[in-house]
Amino acid sequence: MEEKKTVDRRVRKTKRAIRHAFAKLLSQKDINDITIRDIADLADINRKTFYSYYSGIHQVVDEIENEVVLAFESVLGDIDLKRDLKNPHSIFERLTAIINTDLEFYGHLLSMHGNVSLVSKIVTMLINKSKEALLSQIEMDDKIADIVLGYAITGMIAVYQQWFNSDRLQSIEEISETISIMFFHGFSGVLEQQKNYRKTHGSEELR
Amino acid sequence: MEEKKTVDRRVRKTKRAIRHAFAKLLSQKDINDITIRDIADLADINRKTFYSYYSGIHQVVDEIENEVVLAFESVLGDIDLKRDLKNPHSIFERLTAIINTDLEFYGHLLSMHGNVSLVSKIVTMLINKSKEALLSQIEMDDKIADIVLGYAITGMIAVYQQWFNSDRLQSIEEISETISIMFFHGFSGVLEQQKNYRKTHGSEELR
DNA sequence: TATTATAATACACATATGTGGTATAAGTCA
DNA sequence: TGACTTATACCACATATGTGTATTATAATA
Repeated sequence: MEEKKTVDRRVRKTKRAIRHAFAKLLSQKDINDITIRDIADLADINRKTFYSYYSGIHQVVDEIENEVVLAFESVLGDIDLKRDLKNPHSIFERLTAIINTDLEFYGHLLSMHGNVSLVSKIVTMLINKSKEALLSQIEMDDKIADIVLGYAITGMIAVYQQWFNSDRLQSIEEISETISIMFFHGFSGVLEQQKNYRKTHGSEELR
Repeated sequence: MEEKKTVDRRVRKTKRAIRHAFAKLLSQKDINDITIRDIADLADINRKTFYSYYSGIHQVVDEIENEVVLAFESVLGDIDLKRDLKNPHSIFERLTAIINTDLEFYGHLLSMHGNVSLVSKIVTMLINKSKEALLSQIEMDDKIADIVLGYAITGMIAVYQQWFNSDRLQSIEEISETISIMFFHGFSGVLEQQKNYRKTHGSEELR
C-alpha cells in the first residue's frame, strides 16, 4: 500500500535474496523446518541482516501473502454481482488461475493446504470488493450487507477449500450450482432442486 | 477418543503440571513468547521430560483444543434442526456459555481472537453433528448435504466471530435473523425482508 | 517388603535464536 | 571523483532447542 519504493540497491538485492531463498526452501521442506540460518546461508547474507528486515519467518510469509492478495485483487477486476454470484465458481476459477500461472513460484505457500492466514486475507478482500459492488447496485442496510457477505463469501470459500483438499467428491458444477442456490434461495431452494432432480432421475440415484 | 487412561501416577502428575503451567503462562503473555523452558521451570520438571510427552508447544495447544471440542460436543447435545437453524444464535449461545463457565480457565486460549485451529475444529464438529441430524430427517443427496452444511455452518460461525472481534456493530437479533433468513431463503429473502422493513419504518433509516 | 519396570533427572553437546558492538564495503549525492 | 551515509559483515554472548547417555527416584505388583 504505502510502499515507498526502496532507493538503495543493496536493500532491494538483500530482500530479493531473502525471499528467493525462502521460496526455494519452501519447495524443499516444510515451513516449520525452515530456520533463519537456512535462509541466511542460502541467500548468502549475514544472519544479522535478516533481522534488520524481518523479525522472523512469519513476517516473510506475511509480506508475500499481502503481495499475493494485492496481485489477486488487481487481476480479479471488479466483481460483477450478476455474473459472479449466479456462478460463484468463476471467482474461484480466476483465483486459482492466478495461482497456477503468475504465482506458481509460491505454489507451496498458496496451495491452500492449511494456510489459514492467506485464505482469510483473500476472504476479507473478496468481502470488501463485493460489498462495494452490492451497495452500488442495491439499496440495503450497511450492517446487514456485512452479515450477508461475511456469511456467503466465507461459506463459499470454505466449500471450495474443502473440495480442494478432499478427494474432489463432488463435481465442480454440483458445487457451483448448490452454492448459487444457497445464496439466492437458501435451503428451501436446495430442497426444491432436489425434489425436481428426484422427479427427473428417479429416487434410487439419491442416497 | 482412544484415550487409554494413564496407569502411572507420575505421568498424570507430570502432564497435569505441564498443562497447568502452560495455562498460567498463557494468562500472562502471548503464546508466541512462551518457551519450553518457561513451562518446564514453572511446572518444576526437567526440560527433557517435556519432550517425552510433547514435541513442542503446539502439541499442548492441540491436546487442550481437542478436549475443549469434546467438552463442547458432549454439552451441546443433539442438534435440533428445526430449532437451531431457525434461531442459529442458540448454537452460538450454548457454545459461548460453555466457554464462560466450565472452561474459563482456558479463556485466553479460547477467546477466539485469532485462534483459527480451534474454530475450525468446532466448525468441523458442528458440520458433522448437523449433517447427522439433517440426513435423518430429510431425504437428500449426501454430497449436496456436505456442501450446504459446509457453506452454512462456516458462514455462520464466521459472522459470529467477526461480530465477536469487532465493536459489535449489529445487534445479536439482527445477526441471528439475517443468518436464519440467509439459510432458509437466501439473498432474495433478505431483500424481501429489507423491503418490508423500509415500508414499515420509512427509508430514511436505511443507509 | 522386596523386586522389577520405567518415569524423571542430571549432565552434556551441537545447533538455533536474538541482540549487541565495531569494522568494512557499497551505495548515494554534490 | 571524493565525501558522506548506511547497509552489511564479522565477532561475540546469553539463552533456547532438540537429543543423546547414564543415573536416580518412584510407581506397580508379586
